[in-house]
Amino acid sequence: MRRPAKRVTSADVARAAGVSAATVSYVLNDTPGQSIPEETRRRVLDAVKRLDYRPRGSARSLAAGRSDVVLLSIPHLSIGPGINRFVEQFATALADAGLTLVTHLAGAPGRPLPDVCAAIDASVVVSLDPLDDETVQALRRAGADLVFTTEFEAHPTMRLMGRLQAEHLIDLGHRRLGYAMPEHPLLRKIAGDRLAGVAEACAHAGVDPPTALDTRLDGAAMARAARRWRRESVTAVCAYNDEVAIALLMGLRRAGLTAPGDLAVIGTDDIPLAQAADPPLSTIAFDLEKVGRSLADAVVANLSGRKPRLTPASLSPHVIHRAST
Amino acid sequence: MRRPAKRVTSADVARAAGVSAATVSYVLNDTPGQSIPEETRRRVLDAVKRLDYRPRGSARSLAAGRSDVVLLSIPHLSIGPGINRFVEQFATALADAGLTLVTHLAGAPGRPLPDVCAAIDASVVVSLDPLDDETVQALRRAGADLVFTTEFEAHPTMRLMGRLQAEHLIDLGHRRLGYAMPEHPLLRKIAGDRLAGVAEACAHAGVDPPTALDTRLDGAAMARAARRWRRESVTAVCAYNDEVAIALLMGLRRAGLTAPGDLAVIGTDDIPLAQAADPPLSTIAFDLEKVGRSLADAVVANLSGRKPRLTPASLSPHVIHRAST
DNA sequence: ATGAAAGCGCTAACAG
DNA sequence: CTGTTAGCGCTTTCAT
Repeated sequence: MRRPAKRVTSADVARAAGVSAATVSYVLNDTPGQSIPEETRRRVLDAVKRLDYRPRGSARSLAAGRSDVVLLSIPHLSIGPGINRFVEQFATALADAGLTLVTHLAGAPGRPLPDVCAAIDASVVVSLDPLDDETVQALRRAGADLVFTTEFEAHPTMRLMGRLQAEHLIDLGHRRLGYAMPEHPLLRKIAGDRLAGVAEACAHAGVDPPTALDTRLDGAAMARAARRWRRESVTAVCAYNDEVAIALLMGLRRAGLTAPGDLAVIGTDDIPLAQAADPPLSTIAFDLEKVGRSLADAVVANLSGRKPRLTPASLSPHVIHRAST
Repeated sequence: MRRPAKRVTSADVARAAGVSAATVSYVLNDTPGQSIPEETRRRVLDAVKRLDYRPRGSARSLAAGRSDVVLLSIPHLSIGPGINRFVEQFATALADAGLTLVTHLAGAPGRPLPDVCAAIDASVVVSLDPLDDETVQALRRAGADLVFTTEFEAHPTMRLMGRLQAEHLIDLGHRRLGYAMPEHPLLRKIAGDRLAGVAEACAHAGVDPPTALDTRLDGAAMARAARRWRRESVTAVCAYNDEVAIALLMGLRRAGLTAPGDLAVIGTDDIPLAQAADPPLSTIAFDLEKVGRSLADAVVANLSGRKPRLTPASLSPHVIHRAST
């Protein structure tokens, strides 16, 4: 499995193509202001293919002073399983612009983000986690010349999600809402923002403020919570996410209640099980793929000096109405 | 957000500490065979901290001929949500050995693995996806001097998981088993391996071969499947994973049946919802954290020339018995 | 249109 | 013990 291995270098390609290393570089980078005759270009590209040559990123960025590597930092507790679809689109769109994406799982006691950034010499860092100013500075010193902190977990979008949940329920005629808070401490902050959105919507519609209850992913506990809501005349609850919502659906069943008759339920994320749930779960979803693409656009635009355009609106969460409400 | 930024270099540190760049390198790398007086070391380390200096990975690996970057390739359709726990442990254990982990989502139409490897100049590549020989060669040429392909999706472990599911059910007295195949084409191969394991266990126990049915994540479809199994006297079914299992649980309910009385169900992965399910779902789980650590050990051992030890056994899936069986 | 040459920031002999 | 000196593989003026 181990071996020294002598990697192919640009000099090898140059030799094979009968040109200089400089020319190889020109061809491979489409260096502006260099006119390469078709014939030469072909010879070089040929040698590249034949030798399966790949420029070493380290040498490249050392010489050029910038790399084409983008580092994405994802929070440990990710934004549902849809994150994959997001990353996929993001990576693809970046690749189209000649950029390479790698990912780092934040929060772990592993290596701090700036260290990783320096280690791989990323020139762009995108964080789905909020980054404090100090970290951003450290990232700059570490060599990042572009740092993006997305609004994923920021108040406006989170509040909007809560608002959408509540508005959907209120539109359906509910006048007393519950909110199912997640048990995990790291989720509480986000949950708080979403709950605030729910409260906003309630206030705006002139209905009672929501009754928030802490919930565990546990059938018995959920059954208890359900009864408690019923006791307080709550007729519909916004769950932190689809997991919580499905657990609640199961808790309802165990308590001998049904959705949406006894208690309507709405989640967020649109996980695969949401459709399989009984009744199928209403939920709030992002078009994660679109988000991935527009984020990539923003990165590329910024890199090429053009103005970026990444408004929270481009996250555009939307309601998916299914039988659970 | 943008800026040229003048990064701190080792020369800056040398100047600030009143030593040469070489000495800085010696101190930072604990270069064997170099004895640095405590006083000098302190001055250097001091300057490093003061300037928040981080060696550029590109320069480092260019000069040293090897980087401390490990690239992990994860399949698009990941091994359940537990993957995060795995990555976390893996990253942490690697960090303890001075290695930096970054992740790549395979399968996307983004950039091929070898390109990514070359771009970040990784010296170790670990793939949770099976890698064909050609790719492994390409990775070597791309600069990886260590390539690991784990057994995660390989036959032995997958078969073992199926066998464990079946044995658990058979131990419980079931004599006719069903298998719930996932609908996603990319999952069929893995599912096939697991089903083979189920069949093995059945043969070994002298009971009828399992009745496999294709299933969609959809309540109505699951209800139909449940009835079909019942018709064929199946009393227990092994589900491809917990998602499928939970959907089946819901389908059962919709068909007016109960688990485990009418049909026992067992999944795999132990996702959070497994405990919240009603009844709580029996399942097969890995100790993903242990896997992460032992994989890191194997990488480090191999890198330092010692023999690696990563047997399929170190994946050790085990049964979690809950009320659904 | 192409090549020669000078580094990019760092490590690794080799001197001293 | 520490500094000097070569490069690592590539890009990028600057000549030609």
